[in-house]
Amino acid sequence: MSDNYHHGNLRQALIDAGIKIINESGEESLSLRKVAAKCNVSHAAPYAHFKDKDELIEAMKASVTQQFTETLTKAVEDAPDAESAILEMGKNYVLFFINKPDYFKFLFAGQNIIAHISTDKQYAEDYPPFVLLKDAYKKWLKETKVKKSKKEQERDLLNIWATAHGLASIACMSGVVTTIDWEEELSKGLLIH
Amino acid sequence: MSDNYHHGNLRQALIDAGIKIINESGEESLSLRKVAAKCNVSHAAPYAHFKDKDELIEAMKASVTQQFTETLTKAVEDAPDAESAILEMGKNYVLFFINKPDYFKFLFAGQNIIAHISTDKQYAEDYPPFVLLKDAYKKWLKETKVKKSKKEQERDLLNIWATAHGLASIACMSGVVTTIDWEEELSKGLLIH
DNA sequence: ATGACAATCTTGACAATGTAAAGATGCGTG
DNA sequence: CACGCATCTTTACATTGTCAAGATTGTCAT
Repeated sequence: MSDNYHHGNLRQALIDAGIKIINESGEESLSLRKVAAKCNVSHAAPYAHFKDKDELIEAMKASVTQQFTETLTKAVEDAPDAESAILEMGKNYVLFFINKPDYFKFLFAGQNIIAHISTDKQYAEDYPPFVLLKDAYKKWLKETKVKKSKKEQERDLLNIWATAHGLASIACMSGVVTTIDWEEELSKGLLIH
Repeated sequence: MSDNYHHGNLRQALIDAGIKIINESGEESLSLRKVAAKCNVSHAAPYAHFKDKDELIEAMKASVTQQFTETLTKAVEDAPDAESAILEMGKNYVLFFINKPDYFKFLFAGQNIIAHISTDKQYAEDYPPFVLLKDAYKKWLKETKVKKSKKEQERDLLNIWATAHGLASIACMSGVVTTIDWEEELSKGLLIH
């Protein structure tokens, strides 16, 4: 780890610095040169680790998504049954982004929701947060012994996802309705009907 | 309308050119200089009409939002009763953006949902599409003679909005689930329960 | 140990872009 | 008709993404 050359782990340092910049001043003020400067490295140094700016951004998104997924995973693990697991997921889904609105904008604004996770897949099936939801939903079906057609199941899943995602979107992107009782809202919106 | 000076209506021409660029190659390739070039005007000419790039973008958003609002308005007018008005609004909400995904990204990505409509208000109350929904919902309450508390009403409204907006978001931003039966999906998701 | 090699980082350059300043142009108004 | 104002051009500059060439350093075969 000499002072200049061979920074140690510049790649991760760049990712962290980039995320920090976004949380401080938003994505619009994210520049490769600033990120490099924040790591005390020349403006072209990032090109040893990322093909271009977009590739750094993808890496940053992957990092944030991982934090997000961990939050949801913990929420599911702490739930006593499948129904409350779904509710807790929804609550944490919304709250995660309400606490860090810049993360929502960063992840879901202007880019493909799941492109940064699996660029070759056309379906959300593998998007980790959705996988969590699917599993909890399947468990719910078993626990409640409710019978649903495949189509109904897909609709339920999409509706739950859309409700949580839509609430997060409205809250994070508009500054609107921050005073609402999210817990009640969610428990109502996420109900499987 | 001499060949150079005094274009005629450069302001509107810039807005239209900007929207065209976005639909052709996405917002990331929108530059003031390209917009100016598309209007056969020097690169600094826009500064006679817009303070900066953001102000042009705001004007473009206002223009797109107006188209959007007109679509929803027409959908409401064509509906026989309040319940179908709400369903049709939802359907048109989603379809409008599915037909022009770049519009969704443009309007709702990275920026405040309603900032470009009313920058001084903190609530969505005046956002035209939401006003349409509120009116239809009030009418629905009357028609069905259903009694709901103020809080329940707010929840219903937000849930309907979130469902439509969330579906549009998921569809436009992810390329996911384009094959689903939106009509069924919506009529289920928008049901007031 | 030593020299080659690859990975990493620096320096220097360039084009695209947003923006500011100063000047040119032409329309309407007194 | 002269003047002023809105509109547009020209010129200039800082920021940014990117590339190419070169410097530095750890690693590894010999």
